[in-house]
Amino acid sequence: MPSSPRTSPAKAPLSRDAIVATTLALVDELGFGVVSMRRVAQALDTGPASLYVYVRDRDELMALAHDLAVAPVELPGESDGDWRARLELLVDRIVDALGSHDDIASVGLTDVPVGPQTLRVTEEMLRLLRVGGIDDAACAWAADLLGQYIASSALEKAARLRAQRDLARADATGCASEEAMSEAFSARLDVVYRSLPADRYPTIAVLAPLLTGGHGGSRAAWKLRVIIDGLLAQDPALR
Amino acid sequence: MPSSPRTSPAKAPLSRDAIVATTLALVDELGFGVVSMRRVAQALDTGPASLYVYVRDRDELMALAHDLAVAPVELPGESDGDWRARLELLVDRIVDALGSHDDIASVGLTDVPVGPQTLRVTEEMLRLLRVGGIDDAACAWAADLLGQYIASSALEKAARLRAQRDLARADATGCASEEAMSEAFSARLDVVYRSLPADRYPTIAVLAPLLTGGHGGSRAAWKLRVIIDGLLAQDPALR
DNA sequence: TGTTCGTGGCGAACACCGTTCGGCCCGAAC
DNA sequence: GTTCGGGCCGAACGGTGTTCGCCACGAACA
Repeated sequence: MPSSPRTSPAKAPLSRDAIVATTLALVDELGFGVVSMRRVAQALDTGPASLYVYVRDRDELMALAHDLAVAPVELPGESDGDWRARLELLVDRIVDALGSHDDIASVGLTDVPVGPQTLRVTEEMLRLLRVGGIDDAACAWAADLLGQYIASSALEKAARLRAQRDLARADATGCASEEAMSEAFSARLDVVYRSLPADRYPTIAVLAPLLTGGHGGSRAAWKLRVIIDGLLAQDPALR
Repeated sequence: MPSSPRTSPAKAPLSRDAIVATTLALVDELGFGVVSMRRVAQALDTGPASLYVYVRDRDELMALAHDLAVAPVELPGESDGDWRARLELLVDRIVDALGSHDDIASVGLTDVPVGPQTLRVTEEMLRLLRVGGIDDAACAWAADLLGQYIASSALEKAARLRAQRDLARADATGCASEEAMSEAFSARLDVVYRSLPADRYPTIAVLAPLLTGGHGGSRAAWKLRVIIDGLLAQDPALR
């Protein structure tokens, strides 16, 4: 039988790194929830059983992909300002990196990520907090709090990107890009809040326009500022 | 054929409420991830297809169960202190309620819950924030931030409870209850942090003992305090 | 009273999923 | 030259969410 020439250049010889990279690419293309072991295997031109040589679980595979997603994050340098400016920049970059790979940030909410890339940025976060004079115990808990913020914000960003893409694909013509996107994203929630009985939920009714707005980045920046201000307000004695 | 007497009193005639209540009970018993439509149907002595008359999705069913889990939360009264004390108490109660039903809080991280019970407590949260003199826009975003905190903390509490129960079931004899529990919970993470190369991750190495401790409630209370202090530190003008 | 009709209930099936078993085959070592 | 070991993977197992289409029953109507 003639050795059928592969359609792909040579068929990469299947390695842990190749599997993880393919997984992350499929997450970008299809979405986090839809990427299955079978699909990853198919993309690598093999069967699902082959993956288990290099990876224990789907969970482990997704944890590895999560870590790979953090890899492009550059640590802020000395020209980026004082510790606080650098910390905010670093956290922003992590959110950006994770948020551009669909819901892969949800991995960080289930179990604490301990991959080398995540450790790399965590180390820098902790270092900056200490430079800022934060108490040691507060540093540790602050890293936890910031981790929650990062995962939540990344998920939010991913949801917004998804809604944008879906909407852009829906009406393939031109559309009033920016504002229409944002509006359509929060439209569903908006109609819920606006249709509530104002006598039972008076405060929600009053704040309804504010509850669904500000997704353009100012909301996330505000949250991060709140957390860091709150950190600085703690007495160094700590409880 | 003889009408076989039901083991259960009369076989409740299958209603939306009964389905949701059974779902939440199964979540408590088996765990969030393991509760399937089939299992809920089996517990109700029927087939899985019957559920779809009352519920659109598994997602909708879990959202309803999430809302039911919030139902027992009582709003703090006038005797519970000023707005801040009441807010902290309210948030604590929500975390407690959600955290005692395994990972059902994860529903709140995927999509914004809009069930009546969640709206009830959200309304009170927003009201208390306004009583505290927080700017309207800040109230709206603060509710979002607190929602993230609530979901994350509830998940953490659920994980701790799960670890405790698993451990207690493992050695069925007596064990040094409190400390052993806490220690075993963070043991896995602890060995990871302690085994890291200290030259590459110096700050993590120094803070390792602090990173995994404080899960007994002080950590959560501290986080909530940080958030509210941060809120109060914001200029009312808001950016 | 007899008949029709609509609807809740549900058995069976579809298309997937994660994971494991067992054997294939190829390359290295003796 | 032969044996051996391990990467590789076809096939299967036991699950999943969801849909289709039929049944049986109770109410409304002639």
